[in-house]
Amino acid sequence: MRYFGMPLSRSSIKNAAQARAQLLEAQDRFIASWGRMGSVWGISRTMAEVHALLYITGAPMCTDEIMERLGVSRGNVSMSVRSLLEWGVIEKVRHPGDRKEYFQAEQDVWSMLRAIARERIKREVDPLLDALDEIGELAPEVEGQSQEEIRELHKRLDEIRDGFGLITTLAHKFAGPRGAGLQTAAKLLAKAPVGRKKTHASKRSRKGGAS
Amino acid sequence: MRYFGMPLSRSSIKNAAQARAQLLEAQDRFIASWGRMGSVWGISRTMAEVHALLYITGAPMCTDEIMERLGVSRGNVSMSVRSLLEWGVIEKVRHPGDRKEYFQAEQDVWSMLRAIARERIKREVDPLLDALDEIGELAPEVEGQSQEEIRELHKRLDEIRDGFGLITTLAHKFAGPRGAGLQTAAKLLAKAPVGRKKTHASKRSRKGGAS
DNA sequence: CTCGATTTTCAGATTTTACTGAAAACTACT
DNA sequence: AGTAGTTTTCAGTAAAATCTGAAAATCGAG
Repeated sequence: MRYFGMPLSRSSIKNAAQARAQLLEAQDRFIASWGRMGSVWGISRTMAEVHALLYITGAPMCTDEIMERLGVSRGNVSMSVRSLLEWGVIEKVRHPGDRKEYFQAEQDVWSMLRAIARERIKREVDPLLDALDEIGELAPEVEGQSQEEIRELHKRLDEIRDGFGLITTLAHKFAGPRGAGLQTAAKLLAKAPVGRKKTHASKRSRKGGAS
Repeated sequence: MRYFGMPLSRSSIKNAAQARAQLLEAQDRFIASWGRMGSVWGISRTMAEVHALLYITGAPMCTDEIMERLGVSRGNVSMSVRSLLEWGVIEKVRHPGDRKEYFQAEQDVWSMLRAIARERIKREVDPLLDALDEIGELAPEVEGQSQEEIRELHKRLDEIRDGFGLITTLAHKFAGPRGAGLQTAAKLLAKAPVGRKKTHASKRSRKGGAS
């Protein structure tokens, strides 16, 4: 992904070519940002970029279009697309009379966020809880014997398990099929705002006309 | 970290040495699991392992003890410890009459989870929101002109921002200084359980006697 | 079934990230 | 100021993750 760095003056009369360039640059930047997030989350940059591209354009795209736009290899696109399908954040669409497969991103942000949350819990939390159960059995507490250290170990393991267990329960409510309800609950809970340092929460004020 | 793989029969009479070996193995396994999580989160395995070691033992430890137990270099421990201090999940403790620095993990799981959440939002969400604001300005919507694609772009950017904005607000309530209150709210919300496939939620039933 | 178009796979190359170890910096004490 | 114990830094190295490209597999139409 390369940028078109020409200085597009904000105040000049806007012609179609300029608007197009601006659109592409904005898309590229979104793709780059989402890709960077991907690395922070432990998924590959390309996978996140492919998703970003499909989301931000909204269009179904085939492998070659994706390769071209992101400048990555066919194999890389193939693997990224497969993972995204597993995450459930994109889907295949077929054009009749065309053998190519096209891919389109889930367009509803809340469905998308739920899918991401679901997958991250599966990767980040569930394995830990499984491990905690096993570990507890490695050093059994034996009645009568006062093994202070082993009692401490179990206490700590239990506390961690309780913490993540609660998080998982909440997240499943959010991410499960009935998760849409949580969106509402979340909005209610969010009543009294807390706010980030650099007041972003609502810098743009809905003029885009989102649903 | 190496494992002591001797087959410690569950049913045999337990002597002190065996109990010790079991304790160490259980600790090592916890350290390994937490370390693996660390990679999934995009922090270094060693950093997570150091934290796991300090948490699971509960003891203040100095650089040399950590190096020895985890089998990593001095420099690595130094850097990991610094990051953990920045995250706010461990603290320095000094023993009078001893020039070494000792480190001890935050022992309250909820404080720890809040610190982790705070740091992850800072790394994962805030930069994205910053970027979204900038990107919107790259391709301004101009009154009158019907630039359908640019309107679409803004709509999608706004939807993402709203989604993450809400998540951030909720998370700040959870992770902020007043976050302890959320623990209670969370428990309430969690009333009707959802449950994971392999029923872990409460396999061990509080006999460890957590606070 | 055959053929050309398309997708998948994976060994090896590349890039990114993490780690080591020793030198430099720091610190508390004399 | 001198010194010994301790921590930090960072250039170089090692390990891990990611990506490429071409061969193999798959697919759909005829």
